[in-house]
Amino acid sequence: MSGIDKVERRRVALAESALKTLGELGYARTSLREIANNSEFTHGVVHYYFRDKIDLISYCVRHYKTMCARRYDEVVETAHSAEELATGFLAKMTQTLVEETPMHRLWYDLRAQSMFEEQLRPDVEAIDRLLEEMIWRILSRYADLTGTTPTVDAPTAYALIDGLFEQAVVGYAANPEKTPALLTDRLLQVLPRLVTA
Amino acid sequence: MSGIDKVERRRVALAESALKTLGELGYARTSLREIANNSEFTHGVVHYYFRDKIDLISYCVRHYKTMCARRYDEVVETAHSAEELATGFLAKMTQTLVEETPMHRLWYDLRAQSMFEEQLRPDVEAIDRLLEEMIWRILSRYADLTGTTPTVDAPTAYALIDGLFEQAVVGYAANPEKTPALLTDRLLQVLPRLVTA
DNA sequence: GACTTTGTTTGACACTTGTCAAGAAAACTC
DNA sequence: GAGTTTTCTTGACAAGTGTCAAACAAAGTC
Repeated sequence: MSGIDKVERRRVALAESALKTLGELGYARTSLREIANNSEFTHGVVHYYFRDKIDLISYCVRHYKTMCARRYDEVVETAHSAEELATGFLAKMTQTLVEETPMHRLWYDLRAQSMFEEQLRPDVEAIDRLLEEMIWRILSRYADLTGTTPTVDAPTAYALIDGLFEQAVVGYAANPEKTPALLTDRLLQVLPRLVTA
Repeated sequence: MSGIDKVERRRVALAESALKTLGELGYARTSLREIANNSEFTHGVVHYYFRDKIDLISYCVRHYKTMCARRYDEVVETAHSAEELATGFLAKMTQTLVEETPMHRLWYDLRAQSMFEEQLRPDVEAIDRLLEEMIWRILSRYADLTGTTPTVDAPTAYALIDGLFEQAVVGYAANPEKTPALLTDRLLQVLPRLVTA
């Protein structure tokens, strides 16, 4: 294994450990020492592999994006009817809401932070673009399968779906049992309005 | 002026000063000393009027809500046609986006923080409810004026509109010139879909 | 096996944070 | 105007922060 690859592996390990802590505590309350404590490394190692805190967080965000924006690809590719696509999409979405809550919390936290911390903006923008494309792939396919066309453009579709999902992520903290069903219900109200009747 | 009123006045003054700083720096980077420095008071006074940091922030959030959830009431009440309501609503919305950007940034920041800080949740929930009702008043009136009925329920309508607005607030940091027009355009795409044709 | 490079630990630094308490100043009461 | 209460200032505290550098260990090289 090459030296540069080993370095990259360490970075990934550190980033994943950091993401776990960040997802738990949020950006504001997470310190480098806390990240190191919740990992198998010492706080010095963190600084050895990352220039400073922002460098680490920014790397984490970039790493995170590789895990999330392709979540629905299989559903999109295998669905043979609009019905199948819709139920598959809804199932995957409520599943990730429940199983990866900390990651989603962190995402919305970091996106908010990017409004104040300029250095985070490029990474956040890149992920937002990926997510927008992801939503657009789903909606286009949905339109194809129903023989319709979308009634909103990609950024609009993303903002709408994302609004519903963020509402669910925030609501999940207070009401874990009811929230997934509510999200499903609301998406079902909205999906048909996003394509021509 | 009664003693309790004078105390309340001080609290409001402190809260407003704190809100200014919070809107500028965001929750994570705002300290009590920074708040005091950007005000006419010393950091001791802050602690005299508020038990601790959370108490202050929570008071700020509660104070903030009184300023924002009634923003569109006049438009709703004076509009005599759907056209008038829509343009009035869009105008007010882009106006507050531009003129009160820091406040909106802060709101989305604090809502994200509430996912990690339990003490913020009740206040955030209360504001979310107010905003939902605000959106619902607009949509109901819009339906009335067009002789239609809403096709989505209140929480859904709020999540959708809020998704678009948050997108605009985040985007405004990177692209202040284009964003208001984009928001208007997207809302115009969406509004007709929220009522029966 | 000596030497160099790479990786890791540890402890320190300068600084900021929230919190609090002691006392000064101001306002109020009689 | 003395005495009391309220309000504010100041300075301190302990704890935590990001950052860094010097000592140490491991791995790799010749």
